[in-house]
Amino acid sequence: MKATINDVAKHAGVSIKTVSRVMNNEPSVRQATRDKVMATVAELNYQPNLAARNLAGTKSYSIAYVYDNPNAYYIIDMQNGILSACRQQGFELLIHPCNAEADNILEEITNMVKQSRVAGLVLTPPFSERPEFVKRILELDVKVVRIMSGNAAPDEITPCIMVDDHQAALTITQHLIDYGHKNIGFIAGGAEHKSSIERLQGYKQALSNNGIAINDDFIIEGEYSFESGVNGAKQLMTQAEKPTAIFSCNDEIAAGALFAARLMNIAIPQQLSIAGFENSPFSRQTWPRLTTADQPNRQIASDATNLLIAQIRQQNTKQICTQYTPELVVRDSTGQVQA
Amino acid sequence: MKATINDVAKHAGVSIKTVSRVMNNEPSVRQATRDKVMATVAELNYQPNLAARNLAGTKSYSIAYVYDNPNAYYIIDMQNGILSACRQQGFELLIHPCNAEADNILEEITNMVKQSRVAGLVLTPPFSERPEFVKRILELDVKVVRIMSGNAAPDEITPCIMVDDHQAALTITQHLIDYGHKNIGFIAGGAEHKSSIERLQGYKQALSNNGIAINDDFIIEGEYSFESGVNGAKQLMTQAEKPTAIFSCNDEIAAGALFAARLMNIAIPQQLSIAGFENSPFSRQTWPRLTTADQPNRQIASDATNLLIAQIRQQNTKQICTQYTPELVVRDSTGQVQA
DNA sequence: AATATAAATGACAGCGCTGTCAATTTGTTA
DNA sequence: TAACAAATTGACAGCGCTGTCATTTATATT
Repeated sequence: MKATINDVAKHAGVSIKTVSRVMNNEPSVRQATRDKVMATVAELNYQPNLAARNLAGTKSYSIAYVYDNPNAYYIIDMQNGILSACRQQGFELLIHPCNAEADNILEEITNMVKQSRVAGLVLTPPFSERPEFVKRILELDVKVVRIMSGNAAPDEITPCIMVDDHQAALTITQHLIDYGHKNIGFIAGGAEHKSSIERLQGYKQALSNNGIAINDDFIIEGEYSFESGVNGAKQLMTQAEKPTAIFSCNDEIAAGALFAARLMNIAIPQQLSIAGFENSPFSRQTWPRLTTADQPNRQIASDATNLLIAQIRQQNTKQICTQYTPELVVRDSTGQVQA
Repeated sequence: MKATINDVAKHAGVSIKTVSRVMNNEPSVRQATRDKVMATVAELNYQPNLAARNLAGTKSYSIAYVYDNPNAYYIIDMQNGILSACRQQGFELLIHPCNAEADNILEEITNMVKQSRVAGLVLTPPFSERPEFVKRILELDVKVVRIMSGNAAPDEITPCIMVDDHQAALTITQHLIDYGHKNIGFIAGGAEHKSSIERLQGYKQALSNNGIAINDDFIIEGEYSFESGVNGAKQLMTQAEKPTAIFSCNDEIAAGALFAARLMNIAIPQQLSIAGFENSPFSRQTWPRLTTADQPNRQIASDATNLLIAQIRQQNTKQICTQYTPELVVRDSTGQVQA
């Protein structure tokens, strides 16, 4: 019923091996032969059996997406981006959610890699930001691509997609400053996340660019969660000196800050401006709609995947490092400071 | 480096085939032998090679999750539920997002099934609600489990997990009625979704149970989106006769309704009660927090997957049909009707 | 035209496992 | 205890493909 390589070989009048060569884009096949085989492949609607490929070959045609992240929108975007690249390239995707804090996490991933024979891994934070961990993974003889926060290649270990959170945060903060804000609060996403650290740096940079002193009371240690936004905003707005704007480290925190503002009867943006980061779908659905920075996750993910697959195919030996800078999206949660 | 079945066989002093038997839980292996093999398996940290299994056996150890749904929370919950069952049972999961409206969708899925040799499919709406489509899929000799809306086995084609949207909607509506509401609006999720139809039925049933006449002006044809909630609520609240409560077909619509209420300066729940459906994470993050119905998607998904795998293993021939009824979660967006 | 060289193709083993069927061991009964 | 059935185990082929290496064919060189 389902055509095998054998069927194709017979129909085309060539050996199995030649069909294999054509299917793998190997050189040393005459164009005429290649065409003949391709025609037969099309005619029989032949598709190579992945299991057999994986078993027989030293190469593998599957990659895995390893993540530990509770953000559904982020995951879905990443996943879709990875998947679209995989489909284009004839790769299979395994998804592997796991707990980054588990102490046998390396072993777990090792087992997964060995059992599934994946050729590569797409790593997002926090995994991508642990060089030692990544090095251990590389010992397993899998390729890795990392998506992480920063504005320069962190090392030469793997290709990376860098997200310039620093620059984007600077832009958001500048936007607030341009609206006349000087007392700007910051609710962080947790020191274990490089993105949060980078965003904080960008925030500080913007202040200092404009000659505004950094007030430590305005910087709240939080985490990437709604609750953290609620608590952070409460804390900021019950201090003696209150900010007139809050830069939340992501949209979820911003949504929490919005919630807290409602609770405290603070009008947004009249009495307080709030900005988020990520441009997740619900940033358009809060009241008021959130000013934020758009992070093109889907694009980043498919880019990363293409980089990974190129590496697997050994089409390039260099460790490429691409950069994305999230762009400011101004909506209704930020406004001119009131006199 | 990575242990194979051969290594285990040698270490344990049995044949490869016996190890295979143990790994597959086949009968006709003496307990002593089984223990010995299991011990060796543990010692060598042996894990069967999926590719080899898939290639050699007639059985397959992978299933696919086929979906077309823009709701990130839903997808993630489903995916996690499916994945946890897969891990427990040693199955591999392929995810296959696709466009249900594409006219070659059957062909697309056929190719995926053939190429990946999946043994089963987890189908959610809209796929699960197309009997003819499902029948065609079954011809491919894959097992299928369906998750769908309803309160009775729709047919005997496949095992199903039914979600009793009718009952849950009735409960929500009753909750509104108990708060004294008689003029209750309904924003539907689209006639192409069985869940929306069922929820509408439940809403009507509740009204009729309480002797309240059904007012067609209160029933808005919408779709499962935020915008639809915004528009639906606007329409309802600009009519001559306005409802005092709105039952939105899902949380996203409810969030839209909330947004519209803000726009129109309508106080929630004092002037208008709004209820959602799904209990998605953001229903806890709106202002006010949404009253909704909790749909245990993760649980439903792992249940469904277990049913599918049992079917694949032919442990049962009967077409089991399980039922879930989402439970009312009362939060702050609904309240006593004001005089 | 004969030879050397490179390009193209094919034969064959084997990846790690399962299915089939035959061989062996164990338990049961007269 | 012999004879037989049932339970247990193993030998072997082969799933569909790729890697290796040998063979054939085309091209260049003298």
